[in-house]
Amino acid sequence: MKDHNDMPGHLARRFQQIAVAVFLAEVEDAGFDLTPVQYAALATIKANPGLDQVTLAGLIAYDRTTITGVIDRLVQKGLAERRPSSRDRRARELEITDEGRRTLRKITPAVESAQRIMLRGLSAKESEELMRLLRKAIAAGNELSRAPLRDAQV
Amino acid sequence: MKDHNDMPGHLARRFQQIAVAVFLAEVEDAGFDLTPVQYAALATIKANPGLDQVTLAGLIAYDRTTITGVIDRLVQKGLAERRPSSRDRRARELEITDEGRRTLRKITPAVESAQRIMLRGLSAKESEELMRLLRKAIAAGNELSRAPLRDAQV
DNA sequence: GGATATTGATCAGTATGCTGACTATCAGTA
DNA sequence: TACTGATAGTCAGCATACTGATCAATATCC
Repeated sequence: MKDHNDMPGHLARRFQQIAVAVFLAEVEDAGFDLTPVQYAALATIKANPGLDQVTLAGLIAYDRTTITGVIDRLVQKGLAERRPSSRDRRARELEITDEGRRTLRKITPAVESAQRIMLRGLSAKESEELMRLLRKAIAAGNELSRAPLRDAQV
Repeated sequence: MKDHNDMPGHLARRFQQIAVAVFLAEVEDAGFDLTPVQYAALATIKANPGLDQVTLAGLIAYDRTTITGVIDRLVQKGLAERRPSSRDRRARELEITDEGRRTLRKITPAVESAQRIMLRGLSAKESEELMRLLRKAIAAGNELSRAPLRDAQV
């Protein structure tokens, strides 16, 4: 391991750093103020209306303690709602608001543009291969983080 | 872009999340308390004795405002020293301590083991390919983050 | 030489992400 | 039913990361 360029951990950090910067820049250019994490949460709430926070966390592999703050900010921005569940008084049901739906719709081009930009050094084939390898490595390491990906239990 | 598994940004976050978790677990198992960022900083200080904080930041692509805290903690743990530069009174020269050198030496197996574990789902060839693609994507996006990688200017 | 611009370091503020602890609630069982 | 264990959510505390600002010192240009 001569230098950090041979270390997958360093490369992971670096790629993520660039991915976040590109995402924020594209989204801001489009006139919005939403972080990658907030975007993923909002999109997942929209796709799974009424889900609780733990389920949301599992679907996008966040730690449950991180989710609290993320949702606080989505609620504060008027993009999502958090209300007590009727079935389980411990849980909160999450819903997207009309404003959240509007934001998601308008922000999508910027998000997709960001995904292209962060791969701009790679050909289409290389991009596919990178994503395939990342998915494979992630699948094998899923249980190694405190916040593994979980299927929605229906 | 059907779901987040098609988004390189999401995969980047996920892979990094696992990489950090694996690193911390391996290092803790070895009896040490050092984060990936602290390790990279310490190794780079050792390889470039007397460098200043901005140069260090450039070599490992950290934001300069992040470096301050990282070094605070390395100094507090007795692994590095920060002293005023004689050539430039704005700058601080960084040195590794004997304790830091000892720690680096003893921690290396855990760090290398972590790099293997985070790639355990991939063959050797796939691992090489993943790193190649990450390096390529990173090189093309280097200037897109606030903390690009910089060569040491000698 | 002196005004100007740049640079090294830090700071306040904000947002992830984690550990570990805690409360309230629920589920299963003796 | 009472006890036990698990679960949903939150909180305090800590460590990255970033934005934007400030201060001191150095470089540059006229």
